[in-house]
Amino acid sequence: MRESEKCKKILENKAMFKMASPEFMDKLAQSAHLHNAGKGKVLFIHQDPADKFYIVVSGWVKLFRETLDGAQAVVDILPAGHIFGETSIFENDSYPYSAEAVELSVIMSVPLSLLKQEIEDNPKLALAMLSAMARYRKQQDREIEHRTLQNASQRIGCFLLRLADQEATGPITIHLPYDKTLVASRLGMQPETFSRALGKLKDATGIKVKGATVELKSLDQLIDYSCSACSSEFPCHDLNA
Amino acid sequence: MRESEKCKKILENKAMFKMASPEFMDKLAQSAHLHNAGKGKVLFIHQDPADKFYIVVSGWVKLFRETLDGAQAVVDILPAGHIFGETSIFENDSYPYSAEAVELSVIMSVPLSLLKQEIEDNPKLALAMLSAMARYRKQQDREIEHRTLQNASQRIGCFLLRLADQEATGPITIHLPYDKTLVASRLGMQPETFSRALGKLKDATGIKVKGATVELKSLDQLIDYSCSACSSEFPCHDLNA
DNA sequence: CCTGCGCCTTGACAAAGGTCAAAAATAACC
DNA sequence: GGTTATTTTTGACCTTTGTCAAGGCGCAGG
Repeated sequence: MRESEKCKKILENKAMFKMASPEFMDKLAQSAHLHNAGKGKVLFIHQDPADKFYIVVSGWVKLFRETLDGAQAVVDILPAGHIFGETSIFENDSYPYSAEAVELSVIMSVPLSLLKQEIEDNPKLALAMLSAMARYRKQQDREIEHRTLQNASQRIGCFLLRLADQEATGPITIHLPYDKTLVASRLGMQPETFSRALGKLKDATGIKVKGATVELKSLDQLIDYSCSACSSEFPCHDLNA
Repeated sequence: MRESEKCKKILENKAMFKMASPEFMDKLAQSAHLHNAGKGKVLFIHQDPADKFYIVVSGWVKLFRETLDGAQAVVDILPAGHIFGETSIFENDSYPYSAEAVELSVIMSVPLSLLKQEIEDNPKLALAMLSAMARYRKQQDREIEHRTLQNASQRIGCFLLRLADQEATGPITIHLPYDKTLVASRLGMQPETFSRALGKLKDATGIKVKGATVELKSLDQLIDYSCSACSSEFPCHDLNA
């Protein structure tokens, strides 16, 4: 059972499952599956009945919602290690967003029923989930704040800061993790706006942009520019859900 | 002990505490206090150390954050019955936003330590809180979506719909629950934009606005106009946290 | 009944971001 | 290495929202 071995390792790495019993972890791993998802592969659709939750093993997954006339709002874009779809438990077992791989990815699926059961039986797990949910909520609050108080260039600066090693003091090189178009949608703006706003950011802060690579002399350049329009002071320690 | 009696009644009405033990509820009620808060009274400030959580008994409370240069983002505006500040438990015991009464209000304060303890001891309570948190999260997700996909007029229409009795079929009268300026900030726009957008909404849907009163022939007028730019179909059952 | 103070609305203008179309730059593929 | 896609950037223009300043409206207090 090569697959369940792999799954087990990944599952055990999740902070949320640190408090879970070994028996439960075995059960999870045994009913878990790995899937290859090509670019654009839709994993589930908003309001579909939910019976599985997922973990990004490698690649990137976009969470989004769509209106009838095709407009799309990106909820989040998740890197490896992130879990999604698990909150369906509290949403009448239906997914609160759609999910799609944005590049070739490996995705793990796990039956929701197991999680649902264990949350009720194991208070430790419920607490872990509660704390994960609180962290997520905080992020969402910040997102709303950013969209009301920061302009496009500042949002990009903030995004870059969160990609960087926040402890670093000297020069830094940042690589955009995915397409600029996708970064734009993640930040709630059009690709054209992103391109222009990045140009403005370059002029204002002196950062260097070449393709997907961004170089800065020091974090301060960006901090001054972006964090002035944010209610939290700089080291934003809460990027990982 | 008139005060603790009152507090007890209010606390027992909260869905979150339905599963709590009578002993716990007694303890809560006994250390709870009622406060009169005049208009503009600040209850706590973002990132202050948190040792109490609150419930709105009457009136309205604004949750918000502020940047150094004074710009303000309204997180939410809570009516009677709503709880706030309770998530500080998961935020290093510091408040994730500031809170202020927007009109003469009665506020109940309860020590966070009691809640914190009980959540760890009583799995039922943890689950209840988890489900409250999930509901809130869903609301925030929708908020982000609305801000990206809906224009000012549509957001106002949506706001009105959520104030209305969603089951009603005939003509409806809606009263704005607080100042238009405040509604504007709640919806993330300037008062001037609100005023103009409401005018446009009036022209587009045929609703009648007189002061804080809005009359419509039927909900459909607004549904067609606002919900087309939203990913969830109409009856939005999730307004109450 | 008049006055003053909030709240709300309007007008004129500026700024930010969206849209459409086309060119330029990259990357991917024979 | 040349060619085709795809992604990104630009330009021109439009729409939406923000900003600043001035009125208007309504209500509480004299």
